[in-house]
Amino acid sequence: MALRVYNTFSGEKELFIPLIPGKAGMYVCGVTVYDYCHIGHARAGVVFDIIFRYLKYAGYDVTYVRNYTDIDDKIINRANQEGTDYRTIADRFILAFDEDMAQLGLAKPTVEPKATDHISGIIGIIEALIAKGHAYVSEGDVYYAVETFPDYLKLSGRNLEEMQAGARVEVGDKKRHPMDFALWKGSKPGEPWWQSPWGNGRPGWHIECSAMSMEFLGKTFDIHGGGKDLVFPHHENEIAQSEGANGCQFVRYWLHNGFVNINAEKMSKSLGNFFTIREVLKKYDPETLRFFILSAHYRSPIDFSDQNLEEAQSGLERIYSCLAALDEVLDDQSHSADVTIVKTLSQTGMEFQEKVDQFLPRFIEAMDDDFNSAQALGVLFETVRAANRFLADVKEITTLPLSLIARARHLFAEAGDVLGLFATSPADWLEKVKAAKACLIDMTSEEIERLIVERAEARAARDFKRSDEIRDLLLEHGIQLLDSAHGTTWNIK
RNA sequence: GGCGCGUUAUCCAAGAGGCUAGGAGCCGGUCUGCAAAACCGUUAACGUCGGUUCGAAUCCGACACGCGCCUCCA
Repeated sequence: MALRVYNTFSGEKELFIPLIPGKAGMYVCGVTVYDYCHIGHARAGVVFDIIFRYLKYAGYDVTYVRNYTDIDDKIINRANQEGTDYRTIADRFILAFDEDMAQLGLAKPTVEPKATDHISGIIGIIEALIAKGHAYVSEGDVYYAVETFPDYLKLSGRNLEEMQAGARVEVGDKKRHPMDFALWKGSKPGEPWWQSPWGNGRPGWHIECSAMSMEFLGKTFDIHGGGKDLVFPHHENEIAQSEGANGCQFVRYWLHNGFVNINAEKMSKSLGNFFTIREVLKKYDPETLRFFILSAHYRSPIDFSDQNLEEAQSGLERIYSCLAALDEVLDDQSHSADVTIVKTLSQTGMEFQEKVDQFLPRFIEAMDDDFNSAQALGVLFETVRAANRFLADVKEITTLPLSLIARARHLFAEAGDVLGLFATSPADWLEKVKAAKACLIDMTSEEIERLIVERAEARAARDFKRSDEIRDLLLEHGIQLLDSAHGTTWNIK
């Protein structure tokens, strides 16, 4: 078992070797809490959630830090708009973020620090940077002098001259170099402020991550994650700050997730083409959204659309239906007294056994390869098919190799733990999805049941014209009848 | 303009020199009064042009198209 991760810094997959054997430190940039989260945030959350879960599964003692940026221009702006203070806004959206992430089934990080709780750490780093000549004070602000850090832009592979040629950077009077960025901003009237050696003010955006990661993970740690759009400037600036202040390597592995697109275009606030997590969860089950995110590799872009979400839902239902069938068998057998020990397996049984035997090695191989969840899901689906085939084949026989079925069921649960799936019982989940769809129809279940009885009577009397009329009528209302040997049930189409 | 990424069948999506990915769909079958649902089976692909190689979706080069970052962004 050898985990390989794609490191943005090298542009290659590298063997993951933690700083301290058996431990892993991971810092992921959280959100600026000034609005509800959109599904881009959901993706970043889910991606690093499964990375966190898989590292734990692989046996590492993981410290996972994900911050809240709770002081920022955008928070202040919103507070001004609403005529309230920044804290009210920040706290409101921290709560909303927590609710959304809980809905999506994210495991809680080890620590979730807030920038405003780490002002003294921030000031400490800025002081160190000034002492080492990497930063300078200018009219109450403090700036990082990028020219003093030769490795600047080493993560994104750019150079300063080209960046300036872009000509979209304005030269501020206060800055010595146009690319210099603020570590500390002197407060304007009416803005929140903290005391500092340079006067009252607040931290710049990038410095908080340097301070909080050092506080909880040390000067050098294993994994730093975030969205692709954070590579420059945010992560580049973090490197300059942390390595400038500490004089040692900051991060060993840089991991960046791809975007969520709408019609092949990046979804973003500035483009206005975004969906909030809340909106999407009104329509789709949270696990469907998670499954959709896991169906592509975390570095690739994914296109958010109704069709893609519906496909994800179909796929997830397929797995859940199989799990429900397995549960049913296990349940029945545990109540029956005379379970025969089965020594030989049929052809389909042997194929199923093979899939079960291969399950974990193949699942681990996929996840070891830079957390390839899409490939891992393929392993699940192949096992589902083998299981379905086996169950269909063996239905008439009174004896089942119970241990094989139990093992398969356990493996799905184990993989589900890593992927954050299948936490609810299959029967409950399928029922929940059905109930959610039930809101979309305009008939009561009493009416439906009455029609089903009428149809059954018509069928018994071989009045198929009438029975088909009823079936078509229900279908017009989006209700699909499911006939089986045990009678008729219904579904929302 | 600079830097980077991508292009796989009808759609979504893994793979990265020879080994069935997978899902949704289509089609066929089982079931059914007929259907539906479910399950089973099946189908098809590697942007274009060159090169390397016994062998290329996979490596190299050029081109085309799409996208991202370079400004707050997950």
